[in-house]
Amino acid sequence: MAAVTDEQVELVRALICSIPAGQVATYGDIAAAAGLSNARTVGWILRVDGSDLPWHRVIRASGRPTDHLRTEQLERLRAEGVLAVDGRVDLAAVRHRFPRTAG
DNA sequence: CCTGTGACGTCGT
DNA sequence: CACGACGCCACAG
Repeated sequence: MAAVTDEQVELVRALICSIPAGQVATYGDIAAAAGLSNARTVGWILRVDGSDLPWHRVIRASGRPTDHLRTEQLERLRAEGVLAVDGRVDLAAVRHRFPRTAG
């Protein structure tokens, strides 16, 4: 019995795939949009099955990518037009808002 | 069952 | 803004 059903995982995956190029979303937003309570779960899904997802569009709430992916993240984002100042992204400008699935 | 770890977030200093 | 500490959920040993 998994606390997180496959639907949640699929939903998170779908949301991440729904992030348009040039924009990014935070773990918390994805988690909230998927109905999850903790952002860690989003990171968990990515680590388990995020190889097929545009994880580079998923960043922290601070606008900074993860340390081990810092280079990759910024590199990929830069290719999409998402410039990062001092390793930080302007969430106020590139933050993507998810459509409310539950009315 | 308990402990350790992690692609996170928020509060206090 | 940077650093430290706690809370949160899920998985592995």
